[in-house]
Amino acid sequence: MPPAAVEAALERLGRNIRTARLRRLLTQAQLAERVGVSRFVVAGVEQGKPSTGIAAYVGALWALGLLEDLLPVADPSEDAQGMALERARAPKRARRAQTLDDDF
Amino acid sequence: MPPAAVEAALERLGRNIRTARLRRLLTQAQLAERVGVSRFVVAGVEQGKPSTGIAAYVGALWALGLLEDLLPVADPSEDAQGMALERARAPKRARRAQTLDDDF
DNA sequence: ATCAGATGTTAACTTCAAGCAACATTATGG
DNA sequence: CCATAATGTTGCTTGAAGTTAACATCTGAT
Repeated sequence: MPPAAVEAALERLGRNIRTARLRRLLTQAQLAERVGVSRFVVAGVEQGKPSTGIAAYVGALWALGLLEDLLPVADPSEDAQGMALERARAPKRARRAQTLDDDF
Repeated sequence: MPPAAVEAALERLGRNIRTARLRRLLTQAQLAERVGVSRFVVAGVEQGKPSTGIAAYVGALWALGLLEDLLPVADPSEDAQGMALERARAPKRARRAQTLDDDF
């Protein structure tokens, strides 16, 4: 079940953006103008609509002065799980040994 | 210039996701299957394509076990700038006093 | 209570992203 | 070095997102 957790995360993000907008005393239309989209897109963002382009979300964060919050997301230097696997190898293309079986 | 900083943030996010995928020894196609999209969408995510739906990005984070990185983004309790403005008021709809002038 | 403004809703139209397929390119492993 | 798998690229088709406009609803200031 992928979409459940993803949906929840998106709804949370949308609520957070809405809270930040209201604190800054901006209307959806005003925020939309700064982002360069229609007010309906901003409404979608605040509802956590999954199909809305990420540029609308990140644009909203930018317009609210919250863009730096995005920097730590999937940051390689913070990815403990990934660093552990890193020890094995760090290829530019994913590939695993294919023939692990012995001779016939 | 809104899109410059936004573009840069998206490219960075895409690179981070790619790094996390390679560390986990997954191909774009494998990650795409977990997310439920085609491999082209994953490629777009790793390039930071702005028009790609946010569900693809968040889905990728989810499939990589990095969804929790999204929780602090625009978190109201971390929004110092917003908390400062909060002191004024916290309405459910944005609106400012319109007639601030005195009598005629 | 009243009125103005913000937000939600719907519908029609346009535009572009996603899916798919075939091929080119690059890189990893043997 | 060679073969194979992964990734990049292109063109086409289709479905959905975004825009716009008009209207409904709700909120909050006066």
